[in-house]
Amino acid sequence: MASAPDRTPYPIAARLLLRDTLLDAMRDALAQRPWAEVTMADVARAAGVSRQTLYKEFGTRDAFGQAFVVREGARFLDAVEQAVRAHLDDPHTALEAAFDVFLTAAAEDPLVRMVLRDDGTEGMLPLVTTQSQPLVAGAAQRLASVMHDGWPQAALADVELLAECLVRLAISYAMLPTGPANMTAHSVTTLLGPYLEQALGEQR
Amino acid sequence: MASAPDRTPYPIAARLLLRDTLLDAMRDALAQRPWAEVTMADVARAAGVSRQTLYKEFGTRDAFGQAFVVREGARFLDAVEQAVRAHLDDPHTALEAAFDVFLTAAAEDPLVRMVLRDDGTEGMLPLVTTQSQPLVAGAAQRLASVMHDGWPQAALADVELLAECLVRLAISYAMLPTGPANMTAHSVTTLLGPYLEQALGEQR
DNA sequence: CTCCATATGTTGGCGAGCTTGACACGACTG
DNA sequence: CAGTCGTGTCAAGCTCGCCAACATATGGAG
Repeated sequence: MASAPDRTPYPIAARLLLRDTLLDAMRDALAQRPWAEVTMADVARAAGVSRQTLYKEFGTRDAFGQAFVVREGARFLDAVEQAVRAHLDDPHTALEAAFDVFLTAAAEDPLVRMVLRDDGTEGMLPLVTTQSQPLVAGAAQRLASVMHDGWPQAALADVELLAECLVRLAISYAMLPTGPANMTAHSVTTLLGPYLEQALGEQR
Repeated sequence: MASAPDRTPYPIAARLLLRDTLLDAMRDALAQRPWAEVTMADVARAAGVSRQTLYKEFGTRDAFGQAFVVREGARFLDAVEQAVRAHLDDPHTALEAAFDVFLTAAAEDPLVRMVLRDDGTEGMLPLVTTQSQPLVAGAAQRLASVMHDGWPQAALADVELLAECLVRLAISYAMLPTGPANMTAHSVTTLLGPYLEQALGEQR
């Protein structure tokens, strides 16, 4: 025991730091003005790097935006993951709690509210819809990992399908709620619960 | 309001990250073997950096060691600063609490205990004695700042003298205790309290 | 419609910093 | 005494971020 926790090497840490600094700079900027009015030059300057470094790291403005929403989404996934792990003994409740905590958090998040206010001119909407492939894929991947860890008896393919649908539903309901978070969570769980239970029951 | 909290620019953050990574690597290594058996190459490799980068950043092994003890000492100063700020209304108690919290924390710290076990062959002892100029200066500087902030009526020179003596006494008692922490703290406070009170009273 | 301003994306040249490999020096060991 | 190991230094090479400039939309003002 007591072996080194394998410290992250400096070059890797530095790269992550660069990305984080840039993403954080965008986050700060968005607190004051909409997405469309934040230029790449603004972000670079706020992060203390040149515009070209920003382009080299993320390629294009869209890609940068995708990386941004992916990272912001990861914050929600922290809460979701926690909710799932807290109810590993009861999959039905786990699903409902996870969905509820996500919708509640999303409804309160200032960035999410900014997206909802978007009349189409602020340009952030595509990032969570037509351009949201990385966001959906990343979130589904991570959610699938959590469920696969907690319920290893389920087939991976089943879990991945469920995870992706959950993510898509979550985004959809976050953008266009039909009722209070807990009601929506209950409905979705009613809809998908049987599938999950079947997947958990059918030991291969 | 709401203006940016002036995010630390990436180049500066990267430099700090480099130093921290190297210092942390040394800290990890010291958990397994004594100072003298940790080579510069070990540290560089663990940090994911070349040996020359380590030398360029810190110059020499001694300087690296000094930077190391300075940073480790800063952790104690966090606790000390908190103790002082908690008793700004009663300087006497502030001194005693600060000294007590320091000695107690030091007595429990694994790195400090390692220094105390040093029979002279492990090579870490000079860093807190003959080579400790940066440590003493840095700690005294910071402690003086804390006191100057809390008691602005005291002359800066008085505060700086007191801070340096406190630091030197603290190191001395940490290395060679004469009794339990609270007793020592009380004694030192009895000794230096009058000076502090006079400095606080003598409004210029 | 034209002209100007602004932001995105790209390119080439430049400098700083990290790396590799080698070497001199001193200390410790067989 | 030779061999080994760690410190400290150097030169050359390369990566990466920086700067300056440019081409290309897009949008607004006259």
